[in-house]
Amino acid sequence: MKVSREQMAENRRRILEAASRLFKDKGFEAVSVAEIMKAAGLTHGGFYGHFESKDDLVAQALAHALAADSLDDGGFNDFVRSYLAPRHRDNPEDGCPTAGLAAAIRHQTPAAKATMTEGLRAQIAHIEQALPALSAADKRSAAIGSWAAMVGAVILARSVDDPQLSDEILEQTRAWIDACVR
Amino acid sequence: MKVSREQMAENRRRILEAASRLFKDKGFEAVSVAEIMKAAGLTHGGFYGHFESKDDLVAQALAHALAADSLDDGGFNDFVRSYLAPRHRDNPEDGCPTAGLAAAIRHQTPAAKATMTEGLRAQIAHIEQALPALSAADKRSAAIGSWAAMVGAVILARSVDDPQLSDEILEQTRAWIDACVR
DNA sequence: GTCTAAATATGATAGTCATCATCTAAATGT
DNA sequence: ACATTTAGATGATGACTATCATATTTAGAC
Repeated sequence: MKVSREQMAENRRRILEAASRLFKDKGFEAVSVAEIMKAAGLTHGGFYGHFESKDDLVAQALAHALAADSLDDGGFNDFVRSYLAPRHRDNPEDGCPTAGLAAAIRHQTPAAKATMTEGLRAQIAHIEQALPALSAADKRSAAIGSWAAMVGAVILARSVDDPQLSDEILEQTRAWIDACVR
Repeated sequence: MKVSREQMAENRRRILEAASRLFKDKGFEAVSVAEIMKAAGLTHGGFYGHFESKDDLVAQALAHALAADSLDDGGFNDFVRSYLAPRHRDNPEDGCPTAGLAAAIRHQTPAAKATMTEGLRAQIAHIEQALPALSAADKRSAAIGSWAAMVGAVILARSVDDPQLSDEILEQTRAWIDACVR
């Protein structure tokens, strides 16, 4: 059945939102088009009215997720604290798309890689700004280094079986960043 | 056709080796059993004589890769330098299995997660030992924090389109670790 | 109010893949 | 030498999935 213009736009938004969450949770390959459409409250056939292909959706969902991911408010320290928190580790579907998807980007289309590149550039610039006063060169290095550590720590914490070790990875990475950024 | 005991053991080793390399390069899901067997110089049917299932192979190939991954020799600084090098970024198939596979472990069986957990534990302990003299608490934090940063940096560098940004991620992370570990 | 185009639903199609059943031939023990 | 065992090859099978073709319904234009 046909649907109003706004309804269609809303449906498209729901598809992107559902796709973002499912991709972050289960990975690009493990989620089927039908599953995404069902999560968006639609059937699989309508999908190709909104997107050219699953690869097209992957790129757009990634852009959607990166755009929505403004984890700011509060200073750098609060950001690090909430990023390296068990709550973030345990809920990839509403967590940082970089932590959830960066490693999978390598196997995606050029469009998706380009999207990730811009998202990463923006994130680094943003951290640079939030950083306590340092020389410009040190700021850049601290922004990139601490972002790599945060992303790496969440990925490692999520890959581990033992909750104690997982917690320790988050804690010690926070301590290490705290010690280094000053 | 039947094959000598040693030939069979050799074949098994080849399967594990081929699987490790292919998994690191293309991810667990993107590699088929048939592709692995072909890379090992065999046909797909014999696979189930060696392994119970693809999931079983995943766990054993991961263990194989983590065991083979003794990136030492030289001190901590040399290790960081070669880990955060373009050569490592550009050759995942003979690179660190943690950088290549950690993010995908989350979607694997409990056996694979347990293997990863032990591998990570060993790697952290190893870095702790290689680290310049510090207080015990600082050593633990530096080992975990710098390992998270190294793994995160390689993952990010690999997810990015722009070679200049990719190089910078490696470089600046190295600079940041250098500055922090002392 | 009617008509038409468009948005979604329903129902193929074709390809891929893990796994299994069966066959073949060579290795090992006697 | 022969019988037995078994590693590996060959060739299904069944499940899943992206994508497409067609049908249905209704929003929006006139």
